[in-house]
Amino acid sequence: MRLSQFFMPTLREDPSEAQIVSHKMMMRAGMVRQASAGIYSWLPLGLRVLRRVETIVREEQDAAGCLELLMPTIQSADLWRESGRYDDYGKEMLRIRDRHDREMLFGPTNEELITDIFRAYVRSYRDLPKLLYHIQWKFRDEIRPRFGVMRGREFLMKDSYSFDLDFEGAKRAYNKMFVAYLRTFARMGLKAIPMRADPGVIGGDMSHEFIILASTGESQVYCDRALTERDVLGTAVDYGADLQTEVDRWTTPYAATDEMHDAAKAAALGDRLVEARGIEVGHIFYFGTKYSKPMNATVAGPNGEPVLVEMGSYGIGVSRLLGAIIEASHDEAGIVWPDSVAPFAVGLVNLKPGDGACDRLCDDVYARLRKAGTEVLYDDRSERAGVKFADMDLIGLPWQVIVGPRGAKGGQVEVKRRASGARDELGVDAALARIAR
RNA sequence: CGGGGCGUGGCGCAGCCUGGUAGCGCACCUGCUUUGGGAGCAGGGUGUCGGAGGUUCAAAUCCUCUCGCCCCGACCA
Repeated sequence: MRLSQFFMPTLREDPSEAQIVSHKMMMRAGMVRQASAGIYSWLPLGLRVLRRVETIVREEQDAAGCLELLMPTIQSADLWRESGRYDDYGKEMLRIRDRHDREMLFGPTNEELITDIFRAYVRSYRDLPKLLYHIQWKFRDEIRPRFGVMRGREFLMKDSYSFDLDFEGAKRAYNKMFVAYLRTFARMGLKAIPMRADPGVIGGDMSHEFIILASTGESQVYCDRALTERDVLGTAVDYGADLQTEVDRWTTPYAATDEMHDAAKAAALGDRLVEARGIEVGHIFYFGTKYSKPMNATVAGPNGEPVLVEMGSYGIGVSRLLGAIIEASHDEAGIVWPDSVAPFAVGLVNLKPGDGACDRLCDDVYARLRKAGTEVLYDDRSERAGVKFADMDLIGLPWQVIVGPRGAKGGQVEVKRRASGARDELGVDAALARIAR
């Protein structure tokens, strides 16, 4: 993509309404534009990252045996009356009336809809277990949205739902999602720590929040240092195997949010205690028959008797993750995208468009990167060098290839790694090899 | 919803207290010069001063109402 053809309205100054670094940088990089409080338009650069994050989430859900479907944003109030949540949910739910004065709502979550789909078709225990998910926009009319996409009213969420015959089955589903979540966040370059969450009325220990550590996080968290030092992606996962040992390995060391904090247990860790700020990016929980019972979602059991299905749900805040990733990965100059979610892998900077040597070298690098399937943003604008450097650092592409008249005469380009700032003068072949590595 | 703050050109802001018909920086357009970290000079365009009423000879400025946005609190992926 040539920057002169792209749409990336960067800002030199921080917009006054943005308070936290991720919000400021997303606005300055031209990723999003606020449409109204807590509601955002996604501009091309932001949408690219959103799609990449979404893709990683999808791939890991698929790998865990979760099946994708897509439910609507607008739901009927009737289903929510069945579960009893229409009245319970309160003002956070955006309620709408259609032209026939039917009561509708913009879904804040989808337990009712998925349970309705399930009960309509699944009749026998032989059809279990089922693990279904979708990635869809949600709306929660937060009293006070803030922090950009971190706490918007409209947000993109991945929500999965498990259906099992009994508690043991539900636990297997829970463990699959637990492990899938570890891998999902690790692939985005994040250290996500599972922490015991308040299980609410259900009780038990099957509710975890996945928290990433970032100095600007919304809540205080505590954990064993060992949890922050683990290599999650080193070994492949067999989702057909029993994952309990792996889950235990993560849930045994101490890790808690403020609400669940046990000062005595934390103190026992000594210098292994990490006290940090955290951002919740995922939440998984088992809730048994909370919805299957009022909505009468049963299957025929082995003896022919109806059995209420055991359910769980598993959420990931997809749009929120963009803010969280930036909070966890930025510097003074701007965003530092992890390779896996970067909007482009490489930024190619032509310091002097119109200069024969610079243009030829850039065209060559651009063509060869594209041929290799590498996504590259080519800054071919007739801007000053400083502007190009500042923009490129701001939007945080992992690699920069800088072509200026100084090196171009000798066929040399400069390769800069955004994360470390390391720069090297290389020939084109060596530069391409460096990036491909 | 309670408490506080702010709405002035695309962005960031001054002007408001003490009414006199709108300004600064950046951005944008034209020309020349510059050209490896947000250039210089010259010229140019840009505003229903959030909206509606009111007071006044005169309102960005004073008064009333209203809408939007931001911050603190309760809520939340």
